Amino acid sequence: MFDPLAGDSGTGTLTIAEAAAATGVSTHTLRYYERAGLMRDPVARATSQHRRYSADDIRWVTFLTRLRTTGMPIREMARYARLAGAGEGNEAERLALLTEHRRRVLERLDEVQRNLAAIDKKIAVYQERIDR
Amino acid sequence: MFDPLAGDSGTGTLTIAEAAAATGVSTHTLRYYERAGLMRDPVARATSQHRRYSADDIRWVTFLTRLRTTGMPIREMARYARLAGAGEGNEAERLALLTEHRRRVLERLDEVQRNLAAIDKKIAVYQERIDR
DNA sequence: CTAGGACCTGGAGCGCACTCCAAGTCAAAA
DNA sequence: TTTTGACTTGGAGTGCGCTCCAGGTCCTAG
Repeated sequence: MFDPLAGDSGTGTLTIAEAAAATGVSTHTLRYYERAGLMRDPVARATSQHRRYSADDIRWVTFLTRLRTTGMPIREMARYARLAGAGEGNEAERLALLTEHRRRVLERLDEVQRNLAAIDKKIAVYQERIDR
Repeated sequence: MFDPLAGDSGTGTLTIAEAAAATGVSTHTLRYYERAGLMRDPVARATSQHRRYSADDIRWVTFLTRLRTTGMPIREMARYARLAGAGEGNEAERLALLTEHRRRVLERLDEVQRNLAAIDKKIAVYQERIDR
């Protein structure tokens, strides 16, 4: 049976399946992200060697998904994770990374919007052709 | 040497290299798109068997790039190309395809914008932490 | 006549981000 | 004690969209 506290001794952590449910990424992907160096530090383990995700881990993964959804490559996320995992002192570098990402996202958004506008025109043409 | 009219007899068509320059996609990709069934009809050939792109082909490829840039998968572009290549009578279906694409693009734009807003907050936090 | 360069083809290779597999471990229920 | 099922691992496989390769043809310039 499913036991949310299995091996957890009531410390409020989540199993990988629960973390997957909480973040919306698959368990496969959670392991993949860890292997790819996206977790700052390796996820904690129960005595059974099973992963135990803290609330902080969940928040981190959630932020990772925001970076992914906006198109940041895994390599760059790994770089950001390395910086974040190194502790204080590199905030400027982290800021630069995020700011540059933001710039690219806005650029891309603009490109998509411009292309969508052209598609909209085509749609209007079909619409009119059909209405007649 | 480069000769824009090579084998062209002045019919105003473009070689694959020129078509690539005109549309911004590589010659590799132009051939790939044709193989993938994205060209409605096979591109015309000179007697040398070299491709000759018409102004209409160029416009079509340009539109294809708009679909691609906005995230339409090649499979769906192929479906659209099949409809467009079949001549008149399926305008409603083409319209539905484009309209559905448009809906998904807007959905995706919204998702990206929401996630970018969350990243912006993080940027603001770093900005403030550094300003102090 | 030869060399160069743009083009042709089928098919292989690549980078990315997962996604899955096989064989094994572990804890708890039956 | 056996079974169940969630988990573990390293590594293989997948789908996508190109991108490139090898070997060949054709046309033009020298």
